Amino acid sequence: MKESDNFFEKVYQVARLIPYGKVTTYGSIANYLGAARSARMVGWAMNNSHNQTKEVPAHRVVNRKGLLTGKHHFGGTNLMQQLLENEGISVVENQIQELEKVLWDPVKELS
DNA sequence: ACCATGACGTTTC
DNA sequence: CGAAACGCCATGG
Repeated sequence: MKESDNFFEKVYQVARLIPYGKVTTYGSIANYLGAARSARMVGWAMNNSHNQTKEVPAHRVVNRKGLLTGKHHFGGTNLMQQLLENEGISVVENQIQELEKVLWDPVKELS
């Protein structure tokens, strides 16, 4: 691909760095990458994540509201929710509960 | 080259 | 406090 892949790769890398039972937001990742204005691109990268050879735990990446907006991209089922619940994360109506407790901010944690 | 869409976020009404 | 609009950046048609 291109050098720009570094951006995507960085997103994937951070996503894989998310500890078990923790989640992060697109904005946090984007901010960590210096693309705070490109939170959408982070989600876009996730869309391309399916093209990646490495498995990307995109199910641990949610929007600022903790809403599983991308669950639809996981197969259209509650797979994403199941994965999160499997990690001990409470998910109701595609929305993560106790988000503040399971929120893992790379900039804050890796700063 | 231009318009439309998108796994978001922030600001304004 | 709640909802709506705008802004950002990139990809697709």
